[in-house]
Formats: sequence, structure tokens, C-alpha cells
Amino acid sequence: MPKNSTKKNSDAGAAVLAWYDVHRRILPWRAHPNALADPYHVLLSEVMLQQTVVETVKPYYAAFLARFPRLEDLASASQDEVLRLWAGLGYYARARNLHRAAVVLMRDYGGVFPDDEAALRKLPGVGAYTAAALMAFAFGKRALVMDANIERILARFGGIETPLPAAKSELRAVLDALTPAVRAGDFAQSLMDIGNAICTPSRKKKGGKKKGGQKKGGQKKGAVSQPQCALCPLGDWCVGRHGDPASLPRKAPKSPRPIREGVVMVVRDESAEVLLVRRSPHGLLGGMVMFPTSGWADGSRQQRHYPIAPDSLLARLTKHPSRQKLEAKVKHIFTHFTLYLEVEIVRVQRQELGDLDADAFWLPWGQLSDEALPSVMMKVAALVAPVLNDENGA
DNA sequence: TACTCGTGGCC
DNA sequence: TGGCCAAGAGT
Repeated sequence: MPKNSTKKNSDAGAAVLAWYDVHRRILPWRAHPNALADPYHVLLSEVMLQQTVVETVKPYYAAFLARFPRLEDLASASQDEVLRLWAGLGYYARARNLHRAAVVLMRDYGGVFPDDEAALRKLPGVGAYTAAALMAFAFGKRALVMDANIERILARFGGIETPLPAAKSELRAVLDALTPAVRAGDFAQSLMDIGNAICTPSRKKKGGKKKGGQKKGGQKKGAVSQPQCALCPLGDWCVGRHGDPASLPRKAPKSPRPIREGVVMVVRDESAEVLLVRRSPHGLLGGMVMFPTSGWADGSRQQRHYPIAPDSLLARLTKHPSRQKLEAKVKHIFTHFTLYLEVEIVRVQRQELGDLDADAFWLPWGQLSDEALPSVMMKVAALVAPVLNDENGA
């Protein structure tokens, strides 16, 4: 039951909704105020928006809707086609799970989204946030929609000093007290807009305290570096505003990001096709297409050795006389490690390689962009392109 | 609970 | 330049 019983909470909730009616962002997947959105559009956009900024999502969302206008179109596609459209967006398990969710919805629900948070929560890739978003945005139900924006607002609003992620249950209680009985979807999206434009994350400055005369709230394209409390509809109701809002929410310290290293080979045959390998469907870059690469080993050792299976294709390529090692390496930063890849070009006659594994295939160099290549491999392609484009001539 | 899992933008 | 951050979910 809503615990939105105090005057402070009901007044604050009403102020958030009133702010939304004037200042809300217009977004392709968003319904008008007081209206419901198509649940398929909500699912598609919310999955894409997981850990991803709005401006990055927009072109992908448009491309998906153009290719898969309805849930059944997505469900009947191949996973590889979904991954190809998703390439570059990152967190590829989202694409695999989205596709699986579409299949489950067609198979088990006749293509009709269940109006049931627990049932939604069981769909692949649908967690607490996305299930609540579907309930609120597509079904008009009162649900507790809590993303990183809303967590930040709640921590400041409630003056919650417990560090994340331990603070989540506390924050959820604050949200439950604040969420109105009607227009819960507009309320949540209002908070996300406020979190994006007003109650922004603090950009910490190194060294000591900043001095008095700062630049005034010159709001650039993206987020502002400090919260703009004077613009916030939560106003004086916010506990954090009376202290140091930028210091909230507190966060547990992060573990350092290790360095890994490996070697990748761009193998070109006599007809200017290159060799590609599809990764296994789980784990890092699961289901995506790569140039043949060694394992990516911890690079902290003095004597590096990239894990290359003795009888593997890569081991054979390592002995090929035409190997050309490029000067520049590819650097790519993943969430939890930094990767340095040595890049080699190997020019072969296709018959030299013998039989290939089922996950390997040849592709004309010019058709790379049609494949599900992750960004790290696009960097490799860009590094090699000046050389291969010359050779492939005309 | 604490990892794993991409990518791009910002200061 | 490098660390932080983003409409989180799975294990």
C-alpha cells in the first residue's frame, strides 16, 4: 500500500508531476502525460537504456523499430540479426535476452505482455527496474521505478548517508513514501528528467575545496557538474539541499581496473576476404564476431604469454611467414579491464589453412560493417584499413 | 554480496 | 589523461 501519507510527500509528489507537465523531455519511446505507452516500445527502449545514455540509444531504437515494428517481428528474427543491429551498443547479453524475451512472450503469452510485475520480472533481461517501468509506463500501475538517477535524487532528498549499493532498501522506502497513487509513470520519468538536468551527479574536483567564484550554471549539452537545486521542484523538502547534496549518494569504493593483453590477426586471403570467428554465445561479447584472437591474459607479468592453444588456427597463423606486425596497438577499455591488442596482418592462400572450425568463416573485406562486430574489433579494422584498402586496390 | 558485462562523453 | 558516469541484469 502506498505510504504516501504525509503532507510533505504528497506535496512533493505533486510538485514533481507539475514540473513534468512543463519541463519533460520529448523522447521517441515516451507517451504523452497521463497516457500509456506501447509495452513493446517500453521494453525495447528500457533494455537499450540500461547503463546507456539517451543520445546513444536514439538511433538504435529507431533502427530496431524500423526493422522489427512489432514484437512478433523481433521474435521471429535470428539472434545473429539482432546482434548485428545491436553492434556497437555494448552489453550484448541485453540483445540476446531481449530476443529471448520476445520469443517467450510470443510462445507463452500469445504476444500479449502480462499486466503482472512478477511475471514480467521472469522475462530474460527484465529485472526490478525494467519490470517496474513496464508496469508504470505501459500499464499505468503504481510501481516503484528506481534507476541510478532516482537513487541519487532519493539519497539527497532523504539525506541517506548509507553507501550504495547497501542503501537500496532504504532508498526504496523513501521512494514508496514519495510515489503518488496515480501517474506513477509520469512521476518516475519526471524524476529521471530531474536527475538528468537538475539533480546531476557531482563531478569531483581533485585537490581541495573549490573557491567561491565559480562559473554560473552554464548548462552545457550534457549534464551539469553540480546539482542545480534552485531549479528543483523538490525545493526545501529535500534534506540534502540543506547540507552538501553533491556528496550524496555515497558509494562503496571500486576495485582497480586490471590490464589485459593479447594479439589479434587479420587474415587476408588471395581474393581479399578476411577470416572471422563467431564467439560462443555466452560471456564476454557472446555471439559477436571477431578477428581471430588469442586469449586476453593478465598483462601484469614480466614475460607475457598470450594463451594460444597449441594446435589452434591461431597457432598455425603464428608460424606463417607473411605475418606483419603493426606498430600501433589497439587500446580498448571495458568496464572491468583495459585491453591492449597487438595487431598482425597475415596474407595466406586459403588452402593453406586447411579445414576451419564451424565458428569461422570468410567475408569480403568490404562487408565487415554488415557483421556483428563489437567496437574493439572495429578499432582493429580501422587500424588495418589503410593497408588492406591499398592492397585490395580499386 | 560482489563480480561480470561495452561503450562514449565529460571534466 | 584517467576516472567517473550512464533509464541494470545475471550469476
